[in-house]
Amino acid sequence: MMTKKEAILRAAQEAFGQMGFSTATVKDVAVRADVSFGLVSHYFGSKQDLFIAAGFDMADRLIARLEESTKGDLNGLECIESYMTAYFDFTEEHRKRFPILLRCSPFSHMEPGVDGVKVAEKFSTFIEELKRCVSLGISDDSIRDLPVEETALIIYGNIVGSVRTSLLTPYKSEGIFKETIKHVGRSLKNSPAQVGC
Amino acid sequence: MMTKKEAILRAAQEAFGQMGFSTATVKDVAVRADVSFGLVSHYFGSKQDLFIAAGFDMADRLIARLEESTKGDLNGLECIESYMTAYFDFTEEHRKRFPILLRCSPFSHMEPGVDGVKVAEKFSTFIEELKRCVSLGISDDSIRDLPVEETALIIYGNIVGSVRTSLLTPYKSEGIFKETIKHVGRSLKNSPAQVGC
Amino acid sequence: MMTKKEAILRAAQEAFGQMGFSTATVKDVAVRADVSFGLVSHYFGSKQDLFIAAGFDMADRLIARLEESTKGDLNGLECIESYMTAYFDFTEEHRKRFPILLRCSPFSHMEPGVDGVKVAEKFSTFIEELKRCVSLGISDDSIRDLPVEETALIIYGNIVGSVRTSLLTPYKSEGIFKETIKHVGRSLKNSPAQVGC
Amino acid sequence: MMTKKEAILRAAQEAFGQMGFSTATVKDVAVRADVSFGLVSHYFGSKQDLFIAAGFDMADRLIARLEESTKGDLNGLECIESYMTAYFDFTEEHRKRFPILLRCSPFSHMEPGVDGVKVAEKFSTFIEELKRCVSLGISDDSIRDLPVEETALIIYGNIVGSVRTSLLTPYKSEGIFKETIKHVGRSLKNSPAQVGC
DNA sequence: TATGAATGAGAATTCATTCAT
DNA sequence: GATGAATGAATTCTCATTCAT
Repeated sequence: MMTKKEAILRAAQEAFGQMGFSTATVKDVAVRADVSFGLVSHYFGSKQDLFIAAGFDMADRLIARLEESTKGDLNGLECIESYMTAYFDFTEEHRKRFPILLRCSPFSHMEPGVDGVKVAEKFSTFIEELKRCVSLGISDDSIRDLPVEETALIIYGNIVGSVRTSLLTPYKSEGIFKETIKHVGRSLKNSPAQVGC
Repeated sequence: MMTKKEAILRAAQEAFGQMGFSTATVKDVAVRADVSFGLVSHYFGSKQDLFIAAGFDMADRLIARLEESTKGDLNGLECIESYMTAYFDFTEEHRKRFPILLRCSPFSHMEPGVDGVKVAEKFSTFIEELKRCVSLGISDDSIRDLPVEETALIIYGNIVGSVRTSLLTPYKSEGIFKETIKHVGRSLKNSPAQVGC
Repeated sequence: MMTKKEAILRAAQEAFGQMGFSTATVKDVAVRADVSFGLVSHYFGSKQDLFIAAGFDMADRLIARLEESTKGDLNGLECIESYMTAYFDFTEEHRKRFPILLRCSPFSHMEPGVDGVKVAEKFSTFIEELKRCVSLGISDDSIRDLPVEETALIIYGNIVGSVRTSLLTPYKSEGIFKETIKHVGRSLKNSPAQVGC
Repeated sequence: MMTKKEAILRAAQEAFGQMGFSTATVKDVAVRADVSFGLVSHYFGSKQDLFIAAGFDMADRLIARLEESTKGDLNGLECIESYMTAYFDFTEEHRKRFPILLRCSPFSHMEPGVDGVKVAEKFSTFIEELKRCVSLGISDDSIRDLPVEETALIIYGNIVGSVRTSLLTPYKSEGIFKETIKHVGRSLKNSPAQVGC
């Protein structure tokens, strides 16, 4: 059985994810977790602390998943495809609670009172992992010779852009995840054939 | 000289853009515009109405700019490059007030009480314009044969992803706009040469 | 007619005086003043600011009264008697609201969050005035040769001690004010007669 | 070694003395005593009960000390001097925890929920003892013929006034205790010499 | 004894909105 | 058009108290 502390964390991920930091109330969280609201402060202190705890918990799970996905015997381009696949799978599995990560992210406007520096640090892990893959791909010739930093940021932007489209907009976007992976692949893939032409 | 009404609208774009709908107060807007807070309701009614007015004003300016940028004698791929260039130029020109569009957008979580349907309708213009370019490019062979809907959404996601990276994150991202245009170009560009190989 | 702002100030003096800073609620003040509690913050900001405003208003009135009482053509001892008489009269006239001064005073424990330094500065006026009288009395031989600083503080302590006894305790203390003036007089009075003995 | 119960009592004297009844929390007391907050209620019941216990413990120690100080072979005036000396010595010895007595006293505003009648009864001991000394002094001609009740209350006010000045205010008050004793002595002392004049 | 999880009443504060001037 | 006095709903946070272990 889940402890009440865990229940609060999950409820916070849901509530903040759906309604945002300002709109979701501590009472909302307590009601979802089926505990008294006093218990929320008891365990997590202020609303901001709870928000960070909820966001970082989700980020840590995703980071673990992404690291798992890129550690096999893959070349750089495969690494990136695997990273993207893992990312998209994770969002699908946590549709209800994933949006907390879209909110508690340096790519979103930080809610007032939330420590943006701490969040940016946490998220740099996501970018670093991508940079590693891009560098690897350039070394092993699976990826064109591109600027590593910018490319990693663009790929991350691609991923999050599609996640936003899928989770937040009403636009029909069946298959957007698959197409995004192809889109990135086409853009990065080295074409040694042309040399031979 | 700016009318007070205009001053309020600009102040609202700044305030909502920087602080978000919930956090920015009507008084914040009034102070920035150097008017009494009573005048804000006098002209714009409720806070939600003001938010929509501020967001739509910015959206309309951008739409005009984008339509301008794609109406010359361009092929589909050039159209998209021109669209992206115009989009990025616009964000640079309005760095201070542009973020209202990131907030008042279906790609963001709608703030409570804001009419998401109206916003989604307004923003479909951005996507429709891109779809037009993609279709054109497929017809004129400047763009590969790709699913139009998904591709347009992915490109839009790419654009907004890079704007977010540039405007919101602390990550170093010099030249990300130029790289994003190249990234999209590489991915879309048809390669008839390979046929000839 | 009293303005609502004045009504709030008076209500605050009553409420804080009777119940103390921590115990009196902003709502208590609003109810006594017959205004909405929102108006209290509107005019006075935080509870602490209101407390200081209420205390300083009372202090300023008393200071004016005391300065009035000591400015005639009096010798030092008469000055002190006049000061004490004015002080006691003032407390009698404001029995209901005077206790705010016992609370908002460096001779009391400062309530948390209240700026003790500001309060101590304000109250130094009371002590300075007494020191002036004592010095005068020593010069004009109406008062013994006593240490000025300590004597002034002791007299002030005498005054406030008797006010506390009268306003706060259940002990029967008819005539304590008159006796206190005599008590101080006997202690300070120079006795040149003894020289002649 | 101190028992945990004693530790709680001392911690309560410190915490209530420094922060006041309303501001000090049960948790504050528990932390100072290095026990869990549950143990505080376990031993002392409610917060009010603890406050009274803490105040009365201090009062009882002081009463014992004062009775000790006045029981020798002294005339009335000496009795009072001895009482004052003992009082001041006691406050010096317990600077950290003495302020609880300034708070838990009928000469202060009773905190809400604290039984003012019980406190007034306890404190009447202090006044009764002084009255005894004054009466004695009038009988033995060491003290002028003064109203006993008022004089005792004024002396007590003198004592507490100086303690407040010393413990609470930032005003420089070196030697105020010694001067206070002299001040009271000058005021009370009978001057039979004048008769002879 | 001793702990701390759990509760919920209560307070301060913020702020959109209305409306008289 | 323009101001800001006035209101009160809503939210966060604190904390005494209870109780199971």
